[in-house]
Amino acid sequence: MVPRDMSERKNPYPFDVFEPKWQHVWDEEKTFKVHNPGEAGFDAAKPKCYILDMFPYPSGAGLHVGHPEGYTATDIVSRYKRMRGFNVLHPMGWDSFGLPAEQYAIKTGQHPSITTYANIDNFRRQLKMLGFSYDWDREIATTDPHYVRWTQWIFLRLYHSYYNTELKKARPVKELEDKGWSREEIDAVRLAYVADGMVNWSPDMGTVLANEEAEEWKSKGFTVERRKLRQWMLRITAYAERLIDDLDNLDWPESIKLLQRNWIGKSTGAEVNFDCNGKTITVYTTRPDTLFGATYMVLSPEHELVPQITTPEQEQAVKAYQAECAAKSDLERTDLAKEKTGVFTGAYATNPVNGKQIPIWIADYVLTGYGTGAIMAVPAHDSRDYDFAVKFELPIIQVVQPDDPATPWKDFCGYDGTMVNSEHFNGLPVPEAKAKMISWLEEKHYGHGKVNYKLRDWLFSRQRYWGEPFPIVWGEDGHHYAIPESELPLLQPEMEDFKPSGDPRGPLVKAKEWIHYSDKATRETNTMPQWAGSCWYYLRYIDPKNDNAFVGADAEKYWMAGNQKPGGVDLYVGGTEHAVLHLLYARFWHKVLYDYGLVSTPEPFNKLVNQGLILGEDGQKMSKSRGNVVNPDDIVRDYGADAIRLYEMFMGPLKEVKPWATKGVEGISRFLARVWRIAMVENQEGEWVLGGKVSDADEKTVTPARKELHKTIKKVTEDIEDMSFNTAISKMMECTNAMTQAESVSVVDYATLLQLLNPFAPHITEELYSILRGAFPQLGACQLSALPWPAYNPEYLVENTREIVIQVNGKLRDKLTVPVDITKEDLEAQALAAPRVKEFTEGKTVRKVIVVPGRLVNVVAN
RNA sequence: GCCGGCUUGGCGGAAUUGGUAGACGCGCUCGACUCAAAAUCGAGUUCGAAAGAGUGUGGGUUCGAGUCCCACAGCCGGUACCA
Repeated sequence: MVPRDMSERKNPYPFDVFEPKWQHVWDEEKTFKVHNPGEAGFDAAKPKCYILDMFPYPSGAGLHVGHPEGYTATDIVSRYKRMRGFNVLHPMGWDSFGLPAEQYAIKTGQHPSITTYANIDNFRRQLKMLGFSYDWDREIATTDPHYVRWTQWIFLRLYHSYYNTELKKARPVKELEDKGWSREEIDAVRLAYVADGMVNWSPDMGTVLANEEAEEWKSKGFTVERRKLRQWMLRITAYAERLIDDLDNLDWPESIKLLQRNWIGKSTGAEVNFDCNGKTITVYTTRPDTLFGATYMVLSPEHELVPQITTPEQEQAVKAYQAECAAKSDLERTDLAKEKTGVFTGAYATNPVNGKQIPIWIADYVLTGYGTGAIMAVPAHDSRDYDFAVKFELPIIQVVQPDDPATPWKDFCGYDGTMVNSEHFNGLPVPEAKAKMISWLEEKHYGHGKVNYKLRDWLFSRQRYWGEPFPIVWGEDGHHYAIPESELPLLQPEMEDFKPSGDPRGPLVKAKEWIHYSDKATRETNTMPQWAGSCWYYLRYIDPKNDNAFVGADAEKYWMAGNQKPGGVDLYVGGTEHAVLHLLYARFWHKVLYDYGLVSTPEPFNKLVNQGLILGEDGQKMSKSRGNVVNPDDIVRDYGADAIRLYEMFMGPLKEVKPWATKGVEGISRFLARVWRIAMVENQEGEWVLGGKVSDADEKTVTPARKELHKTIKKVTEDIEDMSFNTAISKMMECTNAMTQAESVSVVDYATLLQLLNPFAPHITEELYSILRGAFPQLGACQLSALPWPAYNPEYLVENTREIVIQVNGKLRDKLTVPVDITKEDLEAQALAAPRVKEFTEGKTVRKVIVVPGRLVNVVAN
């Protein structure tokens, strides 16, 4: 047994007794249950507020202290909003598909669902131990067959859809069938489609990996290789424009919006056709204005025209270079990014603007997958082309003169410049030249304006057991077919051996019976990535038990659309690690559903807040290997749930990265004990009983403590709205100190403080309030959580006098206490008469006096 | 390299958005209570003996700058030849 170092210490207040007690009450009474429109108990008069946490992956390690950070923040806002008269939807669930459970199953032979559900039980216990006000009746797990059914249903919706570029929305492929499109033509435009592509394949794990996963597993010693495999893709690129444009209206951190914009990577430019012995080579450029500076052309080594244009003399060199590139992985390519390589093809292309012949090279700095896989090189005004040109001694022609004379033209890539050496474009500013060149190209049919995105389609299949199987079968004709909705959910077969099959079709190929769909069709053996479940879970919370739809229309309209402007989830809190992928994928799925009118808002999450990482006590990232991981179970055992909640909110601003300090939890625990002891005293037997300090006398006098209380109501209200929880707590500390110092405290005032503190520390405040209710019948019969949020009385905030700062030449020299309604003239006169002011203006001339009413007087003298 | 963020006492962090820098908490010091300790309560705590200095560094705007502008440095995160 690990010795408890706190075992000798008596708890400063009996949290170990009343925290479980109140958690039990909330559970039994379903205190935080919220109803949908149409259900008994639904109050249509109240506005809605949907407050969402990023649901956790229930790992075997249990909660870490990062979870309660975001979860406490949303819990405070949820409890506050309920008191302000909102119907609050505040749910929790589990992102329960995932690799660790599968890896464990491979090792032990135990079905992954066993560990998954055991882990969920542990997570649920821990979250309940922290007193979060979730509506547990809405709990969901992405691994639940009822949930899997609808994940697959949405997938089929994607499968049956194409993107109509005129309407700019998803439409059923049925429309195309009706127009007589062929099977192949339709398959080529589906939002969910099959393609052969280069993917990261790990033979050790027997699965493909996303690019961002590949590096991580490689560093853990797994082998990852590039392999051309048939994979399911989702056509997220069709939505690139909408995904970028709709960011504008979202109440998200600008930094996250920027991250998404960069990820989608929109660029505007032109496609330009170059002639090469009658063959047309199309390049993409963002700088058509620099066409006169194009001195050579580069194709990617994999470009389809390379074999056709290469001259016999260069054939050997070109083939050798292509082989060299094919052997390189993506990682190796980027590692060697600094040093440019390439080979001349022997061919020349004609520059359409001036008819000049320019050499065509191949080089791996031109990527196959972006633009047209071919570029015109303008070494004077592109650093990559510049490096290449220098290395291979290709000509460099200036076509832009920087506006700033101090900037050299060589390698100048900016837009602040004027065209030179460009015939009739000379003298034009760059942006104008760019526009003019595009019109010229279009007029002469040499090219056209073009927008490109970095975003690639989403590799959606995995070769795993513990994921949603695709609801797809393959026919004898080699085509894929959707299974009927009535066959959903399609669950994984029962298997005993979860080991990778070594077959790139994944472990499910081993389930022979399951694969056999009919005599004419076999099942798809791939499964969906973990992202699938998290793409729409916020919609399922709205109507978690609906068997007829993934979400009921009325409930969806109420909780998502509501009465606010852009609509969607009102507050979504989680870590930055999901800034791009999860938040982009979920937005994409949501937009597809929106196109069909299945959801009523174009965006899922109206307001997003990222909580900052909590570092270990040593200021390093928490990790098992560093031994600096803090376990919430230990903190709750030693200090209680209210203390850890309050501490995590007091550490600093929610959004900042901040280090853990257990000493700080002690400080918070002392604060809560002081709140406790305002009302409670220990009797001879060592039991806590109500003391005499809190009384029902004196409801009217303006005492310092009462003044402080009303300032605190104002501050805490504003700070919760701002999510500035740390300053709200420090204000409540000041108020508590004022009450501690007071001779006696009115029970109404004390109860008001408890109410302000209730969203932060719900257990101790409910406990104290229930004890007070026993002695003061005027407090009524309900829990604090059922009371309306208190309002401050402005009369208590009015001050008669005010301290004014007196400065001489901007330096603090004196302070005056004056009536608040003093005139400017009087204040100035008093300031000038102040002895300290006289001392510092002695022998000087007063040049100017600045009077800021209610704040300061600055005397300027020299 | 490019893009973003951060930098305030011994420590975590406040600062009405251009107006008393250091709220609140931790830590530390002293005192009360105690045989003693813990707990609790009270006082003090930016540096400096003082004049004075002081919000990463250097400049600027202003009566007045942690806050606005310019340049630079350090740390953290994202991204990686996207033409």
